[in-house]
Amino acid sequence: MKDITKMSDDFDRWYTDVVRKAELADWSGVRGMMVVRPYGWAMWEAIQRAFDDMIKESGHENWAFPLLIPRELLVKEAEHIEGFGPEVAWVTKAGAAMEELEEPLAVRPTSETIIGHIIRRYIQSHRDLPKLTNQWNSVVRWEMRSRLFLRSREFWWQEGHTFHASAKEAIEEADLILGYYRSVAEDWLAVPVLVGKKSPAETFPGAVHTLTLEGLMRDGLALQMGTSHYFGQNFARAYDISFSNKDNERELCYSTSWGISTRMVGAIVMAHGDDSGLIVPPKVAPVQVVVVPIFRDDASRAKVEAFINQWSPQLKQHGIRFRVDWRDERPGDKYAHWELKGVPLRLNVGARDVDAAQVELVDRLSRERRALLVSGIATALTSELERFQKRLFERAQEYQRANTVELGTLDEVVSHFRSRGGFAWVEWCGDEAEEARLKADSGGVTIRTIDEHAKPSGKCFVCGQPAKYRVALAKAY
RNA sequence: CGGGGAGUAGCGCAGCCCGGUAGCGCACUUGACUGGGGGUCAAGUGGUCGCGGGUUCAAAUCCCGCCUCCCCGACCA
Repeated sequence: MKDITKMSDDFDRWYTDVVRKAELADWSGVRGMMVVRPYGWAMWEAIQRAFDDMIKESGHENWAFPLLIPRELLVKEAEHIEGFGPEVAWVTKAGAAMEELEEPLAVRPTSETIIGHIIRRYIQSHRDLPKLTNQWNSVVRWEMRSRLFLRSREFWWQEGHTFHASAKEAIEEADLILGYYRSVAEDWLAVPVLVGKKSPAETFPGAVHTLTLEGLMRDGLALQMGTSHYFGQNFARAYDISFSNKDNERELCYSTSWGISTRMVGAIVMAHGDDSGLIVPPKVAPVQVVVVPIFRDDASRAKVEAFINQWSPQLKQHGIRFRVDWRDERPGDKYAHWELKGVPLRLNVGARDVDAAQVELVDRLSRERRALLVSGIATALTSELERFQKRLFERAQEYQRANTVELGTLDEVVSHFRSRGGFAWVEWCGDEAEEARLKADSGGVTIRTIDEHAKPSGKCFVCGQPAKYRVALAKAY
C-alpha cells in the first residue's frame, strides 16, 4: 500500500504500481491478456454510459457482430489487411482432436470487414441510409509488448461503423463523433485534448482520413485517446456495399468508423495521478465521496453511526456515489487507501463533529481540511464535486499550456525533445519523407495531429519551403 | 520478434554454486490494548518451490523442453 514508486523516480513503474494497487487491472497469466477489475471496469462503464447516451441521441444503434472473421473477408481491402496483418490472431484448429480448419478464422482486430460484408444485406435503397451501427466488444491484436490499459493483446472498446449516401454526410459523421470524443475526454475525464487530422503516415489502414484526439500525460508523452475515420468509398468498393440513389442509379456507400477503448482508463491514471496514487474525475469516479467514521468504542461508534445515518440518505437521493468505510482499520490507513484509489472527496466524521453537527471535508487535490455543516450537505457536496471536476480540468489545461511550445526548425525540434516532453507546434510542407526523417532524427517524435483550422504562412520546419500545415509534434505512447 | 534478467506462501525476497526436514520480512487470522494521517503486544494459518520430462537411493537445488513476468530495442488503439 505504501510502496508505490515515486512518479519522479520511474514513471512507468509508478503507473504499473498505481494500476495494480488501486485495483484497476492486473495481468492474467496469459501473455498480454489483461484482467480489468471492478474498480477499473466501473470507470469504463461510466465512460460507456456517457458515450452511449451521446450516440443514441443522434440515432445510432448497437449491434453485435461476430468475433471470428473468415480469411477471405479480411483480406479484401488491400491497405487494411496490410496494416493489420502483422497483429492478427488466427483460429486454425477446433475440437478435442484439434482438427485443422479448412479456412482459418481471424479473431477480429477490428470489424470493418465483417460488418461491411454483413451490412450490405440491409442496404438496398437510399431510404435505408444512413445506417448508423455501433458495437461494444473486445478485440484482439497480437502485440509484442504490453502495458496495462495502454497496450494489451485484448482490449475493450466500442467500434462504430456508419454508412451514408453522400461523402459530405459521412465526413460530417466522422466530425460529429470526434466532437463526442472530445466531450468524453474533456467534460468527463477532465483531460484536455488536441483534436485534428492525422498525417498520411498515421492514417488508419484503408481510410481517406483519420481524425484523432491527443492528450498529454504527466510524463510529457502524448496519448492517442480515440480516432474517427472517414473511408470514402474504399470499404464499400471492397465489400460491394451499394444502394439505389434517388435517380435509381447504383452507387457505392460512403462509410466511417470510430473507436475509443479502455485505454481511456489509462489516460485517467496518467493525466491526473500523483505520488499518492490516482485522482479520479468525479463524473467517472466509482466512489465520489467516502466517509471515514472515527470512533474508539462501541458507544462512540454508535453515536457516529447514528449521525451519519441522519444525513447520508440525502446523498443517495442527490445521486452522489458514496461509501461509508466501516472496515476495522485505523483512520490513517483508510485515508491512504482512498487517496490511492483517487476518491475526490473524503468526509472524516468523529464525535467532535457530531457535537458540532458538521463533518470534516478533505479533497484529493488540495488535501485541505475544512468543516462542512450537515445542514444542506448533499447540495454542498454536489457543488463541491462539480468544482472538483472543473479544478481538475483546469489543472490539466495549465499543465498542457506549460508544456506546449512553438518551434521553427528540425534542429530546434531535436534539441527541444532531447530534454523535454510535451507538444511542439511547427509548420510543415506535407512531405512524407520528411515525416520519417523527423522520427529518425529526433528519436521518436511524431506528428500527432494537424490543426485543420490554421492557415500557415511560414516555412516548413524541415525543408524551408512554404508550409501547408500547422502540426503538433510529440513523443507518444 | 531480437538482446538481457527473473519465476520459492497474497506481496517482497533468502536458500540453488556444493542434491538430503522449505525459511525470513510484510500481509492475513484470533485476542488484548489502541483509534482525528499509514499502531503495539501475543498466539496462529498459509507452499503441487512456474509446468512437463530426465539424472539420482534422494531434486527448489543438476540436465532438456515449454510457459509466464520484468528491462532494453524494432512494430502498435
